[in-house]
Amino acid sequence: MFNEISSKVSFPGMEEEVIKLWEELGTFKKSLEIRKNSKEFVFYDGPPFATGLPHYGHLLAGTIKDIIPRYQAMRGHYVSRRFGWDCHGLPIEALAQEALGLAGAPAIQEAGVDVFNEQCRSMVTKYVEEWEKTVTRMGRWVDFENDYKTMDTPFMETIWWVFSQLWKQDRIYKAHRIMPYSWKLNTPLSNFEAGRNYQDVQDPAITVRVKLLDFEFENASALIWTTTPWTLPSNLAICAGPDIDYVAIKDKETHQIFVLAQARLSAYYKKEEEYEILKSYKGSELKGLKYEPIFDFFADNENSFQILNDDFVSTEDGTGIVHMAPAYGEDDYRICREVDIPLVDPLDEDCVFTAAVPDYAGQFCKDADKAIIKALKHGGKLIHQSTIQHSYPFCERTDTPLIYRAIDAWYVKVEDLRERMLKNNEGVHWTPDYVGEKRFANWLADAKDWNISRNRFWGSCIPVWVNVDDKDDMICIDSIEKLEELSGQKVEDLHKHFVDEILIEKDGKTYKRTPEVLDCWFESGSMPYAQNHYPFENKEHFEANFPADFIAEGLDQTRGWFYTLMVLSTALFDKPAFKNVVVNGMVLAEDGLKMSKRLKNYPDPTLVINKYGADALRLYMIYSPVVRAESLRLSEDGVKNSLRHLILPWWNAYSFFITYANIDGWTPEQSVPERDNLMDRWIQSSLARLEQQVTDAMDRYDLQAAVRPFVAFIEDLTNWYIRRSRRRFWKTEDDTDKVQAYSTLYEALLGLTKIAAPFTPFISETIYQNLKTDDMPESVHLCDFPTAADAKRDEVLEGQMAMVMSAVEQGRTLRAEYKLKNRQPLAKMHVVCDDEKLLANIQALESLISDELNVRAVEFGTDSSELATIQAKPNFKQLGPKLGPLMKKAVPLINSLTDEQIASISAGETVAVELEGKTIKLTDADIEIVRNPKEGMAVSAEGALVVGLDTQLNDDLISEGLAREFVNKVQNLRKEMDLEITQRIHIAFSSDESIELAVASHRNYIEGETLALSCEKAANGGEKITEIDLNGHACAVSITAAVE
RNA sequence: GGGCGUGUAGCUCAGUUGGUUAGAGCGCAUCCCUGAUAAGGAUGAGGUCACAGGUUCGACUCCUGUCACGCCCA
Repeated sequence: MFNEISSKVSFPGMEEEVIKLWEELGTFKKSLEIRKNSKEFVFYDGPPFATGLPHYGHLLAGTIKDIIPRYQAMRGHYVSRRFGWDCHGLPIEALAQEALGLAGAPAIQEAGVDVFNEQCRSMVTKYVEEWEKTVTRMGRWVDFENDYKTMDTPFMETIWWVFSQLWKQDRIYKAHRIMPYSWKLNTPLSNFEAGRNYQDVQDPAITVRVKLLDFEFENASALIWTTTPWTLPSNLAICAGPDIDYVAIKDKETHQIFVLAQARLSAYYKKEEEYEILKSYKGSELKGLKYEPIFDFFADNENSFQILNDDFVSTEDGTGIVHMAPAYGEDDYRICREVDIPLVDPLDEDCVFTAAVPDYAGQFCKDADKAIIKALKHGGKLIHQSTIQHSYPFCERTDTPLIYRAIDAWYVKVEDLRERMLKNNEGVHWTPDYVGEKRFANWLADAKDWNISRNRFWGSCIPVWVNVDDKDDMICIDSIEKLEELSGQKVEDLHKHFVDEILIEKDGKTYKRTPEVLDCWFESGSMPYAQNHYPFENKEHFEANFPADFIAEGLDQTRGWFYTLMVLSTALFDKPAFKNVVVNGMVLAEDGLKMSKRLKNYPDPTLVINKYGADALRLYMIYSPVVRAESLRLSEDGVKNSLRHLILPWWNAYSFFITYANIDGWTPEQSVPERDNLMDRWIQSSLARLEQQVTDAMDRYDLQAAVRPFVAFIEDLTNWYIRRSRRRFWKTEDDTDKVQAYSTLYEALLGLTKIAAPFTPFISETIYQNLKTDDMPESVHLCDFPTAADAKRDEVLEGQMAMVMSAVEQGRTLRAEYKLKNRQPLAKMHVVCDDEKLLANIQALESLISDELNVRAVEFGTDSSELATIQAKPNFKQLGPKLGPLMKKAVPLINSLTDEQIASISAGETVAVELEGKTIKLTDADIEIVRNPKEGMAVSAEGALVVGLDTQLNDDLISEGLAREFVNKVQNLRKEMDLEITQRIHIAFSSDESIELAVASHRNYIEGETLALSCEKAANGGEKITEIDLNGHACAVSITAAVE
C-alpha cells in the first residue's frame, strides 16, 4: 500500500516536511559520501556580503547554484559545495560605524582601529542565521558548517601568499589615486563618504592666458578657465578636445591673439565685431603645441607644458581648454600619466604650500587663491575674473571643503596580462555565450591596472613593511611564519589593529607596515586558493581540482568577481579559474523598475515561498530568460502559474495513481516488464525523450531549455496518457492489461521524480518517498540521473501518436463548430489520408479516436476527394533559389494547377508550365498540397489528414446521449454527497417517457458507470430528490448509499 | 559619451541555416468535458514582429541608422 494522499495538499507545508526529512536522514551529507570516490565536479561559490537579508537576486543565483550541482551529483560526481561569506569592506564598516556612532574615517581613528574592527567582526554574523534559513528553505543544499569566511586567519594568510606571488612577478607597484582628502583631519575619505555632505559655495572662476610657443601667430595665447586658482602653480599641461572646433581670434580692442573653443566665443564677447577670426582648428591639430609655464616653479618638469587631447573636455563652460594639475584632478592625473608627465604636489599633509612653491609657502592652498590671482593680474595673464556658485563636497566631521588630491595607492599591473587573459577566456564556456565572447572579452581587452589598496580599516592588510627612513626599501611578507621570523613575535590575527603594531627590525633598519588594506575584490578573486588555505594546506587536492567546473553569478559581476578571478588565476597559474559559468540577469519588480523597499513594488520572498512553495518559485525563475542574463520582471502571478501549470497537474497524476493503486492493492512488486499497449510504449518513449532533452540542455548549462520539455511531458502524461487510459485502471478484473498500465504509470512517475529532482527537489522527494521500494536509495537525491533513454525511445510511435492527436483535435473542433457536445454519441467519422502507411498507423489506434470523440465507428480511407478539394501551393524554399526573380509570377500559376496536374505530380511525374517564355518543370518537391474542406460538410483538414464527422442523429444515438447525460448528473451528485469512490449506490428517478426508455435500454451501462446496484423508476423518487435537466427533459433523481 | 544586451498579442515569453497563415501560456469572451478536481479541453477576439532605410525573388530573421529600456564602464 502507498500512503494515502490528502485531498488538501499544501505544497509549502509539504516542503517543510521534506526539509525535516533531509535533516533527519542527513541526506545532503550522504549525497556527498556516496560519491566520495567519484570524479569531482568542482563548484566555487561567490561570497555574498551578509549585511542584509537575501533578496530575489540571491535566491535566483542560489537556485542555479543548486540545480547544476544536484544534477552533476546525480550524474555520478562528487560535488562539494562550500558556502562563502564576504566579511570585509565598506558595507560592514558602514554598519559598524552606525552602531558606534562614528561619522567617518577620522572618527574611527580617534575611537581606535581596534575598537572599530572588533565591532565589525562582531557584526559580520548578524544576518548569517537569516541567510541560512532562507537558503535552506529554498531547497538549496550547501555546506554551511564547512563555510569559508574572508576574515578567517587561514584565508587571510593565503591572501598574503597571493599578493606575494604578484610581488615576485614585479606586478605590484605604487602610484597615486585622486581621492577626496580632509585637510583638517589629514586623511583621505572614500568617494562614498565624500558624497554625503555637499554644500553650495562660491569660488573664484578665472580665465587665464598661456603663451603659445612656436605657434603660427606670434604672441598668441590659449585661454584656460579654472575655479581652483591654487592649482595653477602646479599646472603641467593644458588639454583640448580632439573633435572640438577651436579658433584663433584677434581681440580688436587689445590686439591680442587668443585660442579658444568656437562654441565659447559668445561667453567672452558680446558682439562679433569685437574680434576677428584668424583661423579655425580641430583640437587634434593643436595637440603637441608648447606653451610657456604660467609659473616657473616646475619649469623643468619632464614632458610638461604642452597641449594634450582628451574626449572628456566639454564646451559647457570655460574656454574649451582645460588646465591640468595632475595631483589634483582625476582626469588630469589620468591624461598626464598617459604621456608620462610626473606629478608635482607642493602641498603638505595640512594642504599648506611647501617650499617647493616659495611665493606661497606656508599658506593654506585655498587661502592662496587671492595672492595667485593678484600675481596673474600683475603678469598680464588674467583675462577675466568672476565668481561661481556650485555644489561642493565637504568633510562630514569638520565641515571643511574637501580637497581632491593624489594619494599613495597600490596597483596590480594588469595591462600586460590582457592577451593571456583573453586566451584563457577562450577556454571558458559562457551561458549565454555573448557575455563571454563580447562583453567580458571586450572588458579584458581594455583591462586597466587594478587599484587594490583602500585607506580603510576592516580588511586584509597589504603585507608590505616599509623602511621608515627609505620608502623605497620594502619587505613583502608571504606567510605568518615569515612575519614571526622577521619580527620575533607570535602572530595570530592578521587584521590591521594587530599587524600594524608589529615592527620588523632588520640589519639595523626599522620597517613599519604600509597602512592600507586590500580591496575586498582581491579577496573574492583569491577565493579558489584562500578557501583551501593553499599552498599551506591541501596543495595536491587543490592542484588536481583547479580550475572549477562551474560558477554562477549575476551579470553585474562581469567587472566584479568574474574579472578578479580571471586576473589572479592568469597571473598565478596562467589558467582561467572556471570552465563553465552561468550568468543570470537582474531581477526587477513587476513594474519593470528596480525592486525598492521604499516603493514596496515587490512581494516579500518569504511570503511568496510560504504561499506557493519554493519549488514553484524555483521553476518560475529558471523557466525564464533570466538564466540567460536577461532581466526578469518578477510577478507573483508568474509563480502561481508555474504551480498551476506544472506542479499541480503532476501532483494530480500522482494522486490518481495512488488512489487507484491502493483500491486495487497494486504494489511495485507486481510490476511486469511487458508492454502490449501502444499507449504504454508511447508514454515510455515520451519519458525517454524528456530524459534526452533535459540531459542535452543541462550539459550545455541551458537551464531554461532544460525546463521547457517538462511542460510537454506533463501535458502528454496528464492530458493524453492518463486521460485516455483511465478505464484501464477502473476495470474490475485484475488482468494483464491493468497490471501493465499500473507498471507503466508507476515507472513514468518514478522516472519523472528523478529527472525533476534537481529542479523541484521538494515535490520530487515527496512523491519519490511514497513510490520507492525498500531496495531503492532512501532519497531521490541519492539516485542516479536516468540516462539510458535511447533504448525506450520510439520516434515512429511518437509520430503516429501525433497524427492521432491531430485527428482527435480536428474532431473536437468540428464538434464545437456544429454544437455537438461530446456526451452525444455520433454514428461515425471519416479519417482520410492518402499515404497508406500513415493511415495504417493511425488505424492501429482507432479505439483512442472513437473513444475520445464518442463516435461508434471510424471509417478510414485514402481518397479525400469526397470531403475536400486539393490545391497546390508553391514550396518557396525549394523553388525560390531555382526561379529567382520569376518566383513571384510563378505563384498564381502553381496555385491554379488542376487536380489532374497535382495528381500526376504527386504520383512522381513532372509537369511543365510556361512562364514568360520559359518552361518550368515542376516535381513533387516543388509543391505542397493543401486540402480545403468542402463547403456544407463537417470536415476539417490539417496537413495530410482530412477528418469528417457524420452529424446525423437518430433515436438510438439520442437515447444513448440521454443515458450518458444521466450518468454525468449522477456522478456529480455522488461527488456533492462526498461519497467514497468505491461506494455502491441505489438510484431512484422519475421523468418522462424518453428518459425512461433511455435508462431502460442502457441500464447496464448506467449501473456500471455509477456503481449503482439498482436504477429504478420511483413514483415520487426517494429521499433528497434533486431536479436535473437532461438535454431539455426534466428529471427528479435521488441516490442513496447502499448498505454493504 | 563607450561596450554589451533587450524591444514580437493587454501581460510573460517561444520563433531553428531568410521561405509567404508569426506561435504558446496567462487574462478576456463563448462553449465543452469531468470521480485526477487549488482541475482540464476547444474556439474566438487581440500583432504595421520598436521605427526608418538597405540587401534579396522573398526579411521577425541579414546589414546600416534612429528611438526606448537594462547592465557595466567613463
